[in-house]
Amino acid sequence: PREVNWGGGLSAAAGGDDLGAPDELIPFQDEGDEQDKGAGRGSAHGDLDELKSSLVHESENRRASASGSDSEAERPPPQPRESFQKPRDYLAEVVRRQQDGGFFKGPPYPGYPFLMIPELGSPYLPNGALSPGAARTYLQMKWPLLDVPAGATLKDSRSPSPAHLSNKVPVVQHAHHMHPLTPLITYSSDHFSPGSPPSHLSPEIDPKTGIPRPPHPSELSPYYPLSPGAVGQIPHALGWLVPQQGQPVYSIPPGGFRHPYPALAMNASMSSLMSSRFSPHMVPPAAHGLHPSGIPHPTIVSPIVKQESTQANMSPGGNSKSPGSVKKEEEKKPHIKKPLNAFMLYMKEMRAKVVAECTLKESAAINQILGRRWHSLSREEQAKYYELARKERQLHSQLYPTWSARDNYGKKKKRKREKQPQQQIQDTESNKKPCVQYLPIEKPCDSPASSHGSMLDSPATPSTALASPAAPAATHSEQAQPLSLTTKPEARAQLSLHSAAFLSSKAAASSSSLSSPSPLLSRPIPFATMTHTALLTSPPSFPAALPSPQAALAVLQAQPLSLVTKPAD
DNA sequence: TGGCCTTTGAAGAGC
DNA sequence: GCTCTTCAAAGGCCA
Repeated sequence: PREVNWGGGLSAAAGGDDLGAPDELIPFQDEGDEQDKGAGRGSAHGDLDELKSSLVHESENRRASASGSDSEAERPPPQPRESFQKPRDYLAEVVRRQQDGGFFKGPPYPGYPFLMIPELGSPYLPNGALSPGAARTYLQMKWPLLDVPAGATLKDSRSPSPAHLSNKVPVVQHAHHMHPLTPLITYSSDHFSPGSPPSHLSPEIDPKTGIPRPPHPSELSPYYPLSPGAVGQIPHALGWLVPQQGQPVYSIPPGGFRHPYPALAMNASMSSLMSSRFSPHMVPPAAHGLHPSGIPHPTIVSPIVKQESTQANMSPGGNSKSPGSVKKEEEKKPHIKKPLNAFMLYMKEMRAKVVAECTLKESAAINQILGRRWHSLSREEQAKYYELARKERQLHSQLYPTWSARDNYGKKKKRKREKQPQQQIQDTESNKKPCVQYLPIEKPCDSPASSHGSMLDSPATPSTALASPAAPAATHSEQAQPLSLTTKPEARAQLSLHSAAFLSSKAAASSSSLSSPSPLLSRPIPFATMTHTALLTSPPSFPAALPSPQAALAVLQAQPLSLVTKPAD
């Protein structure tokens, strides 16, 4: 059988070369995609402005018709949303009109700096200073995980206000209350003066404990490689520890903080930061409801805030030792939230921007937009968030080594269990209330990444993220993601069909091969990537081209896929 | 008042 | 190893 150079479909799309360069690891991204993307980028705001203008015009016309007034001067500035009774209506109109996949494409990080380590190497110069390249972009590291009452503030009389904290500890996160566009200050150089650390930060002996201090964060934590000369210049990845200018970023849990942090596997990245930022004088003596670690990590949520309310079980005195005491002990444990994943970080950063652009506030609609934008992000842009998320997970695991995602299971009210597909079909047939479709069904995702109709095309897929130096490690989940991007049956069907179609089209177009393995592939190849590789490199007897997606699908069905990858030349 | 909606990704459970 | 479920953020909506 004729050997088809399936590799070309993968690499030629991104550059027509092999996998030697990360930039060429974007699969399924062809010139058309780039063009679409470019057009999207270029016209994004223009389209939006045009759309808004149009909508405003309609609104004005309607208003003028209703009021009979033609006075422009007396007319207040029109707002697009005035044309719609519901945000989703406005969004639907937006989507209806916009055909550009990059509709919302804009500057990737308009509001926040970004902490990024180029090339995964040390961003620091031998002298400890941050290299210029490393300093080009930073991500605002507003740790987004602490969820506490808005009114919760530091009660320590010695530190009457968070802004007064000597170390500018971000103890108040207005998770739902702080405008995301509020700029964050960077680390204060006062506390990270190069070469002049506070005396209590002696690198050798902890003055409080007398225990030799762990090495500097940069020595142990590859994820927060802050050199003494750089920490005062850039927002640390632990920026959640840093308050804004006079504004608390995170609130202290009602119980306050405990110091030191006995349960912490004292990674140096935590040690020096914690000891420097949570000096004893700001620590309230009481530590009720504090996480055993005592770490004021934003993921800590006071049980008062989020725990399932079982106050009814509490005795009036609150110190009952009833059989439920064990449960109560559990309840006292603060709720440690999951670290945010890349998309969550992206959403947190970009939500306000989208809200501002679209005058939408309904999160469900906003999230749909953000989902599209996420897919329209370039690999590099996504890689930043993947890297950031990886750092968050790393830090989280350091802060809470015993924490497991399982701990949070059941902490939320149980979701309404989704019905089985068959049930959904039955429900549809029985004319039950359909799901609200914020975006049109016929064009559920217009991002350039989906221009082929397959979600596999998305640059957001971890298989492509793998290509990035900053891409997340190839975990099991990530490996499986490209093939389980959605559990929606219709999406799956679409996926299969379009995958077959893609194979067909790419097979005909491919001309180069996956000959030289990328250095990046020295890592284990994610399963999905292997699958793709197998598909693209060694189909036992695939024809060079198939006349139709159906034909390709037939071949796929007739020939079980092999995971055997093509050996590197 | 509290769950739902909606998105993606990580992680755990279950088979 | 795969699939499914849950949770993370967000804020309007709705029963």
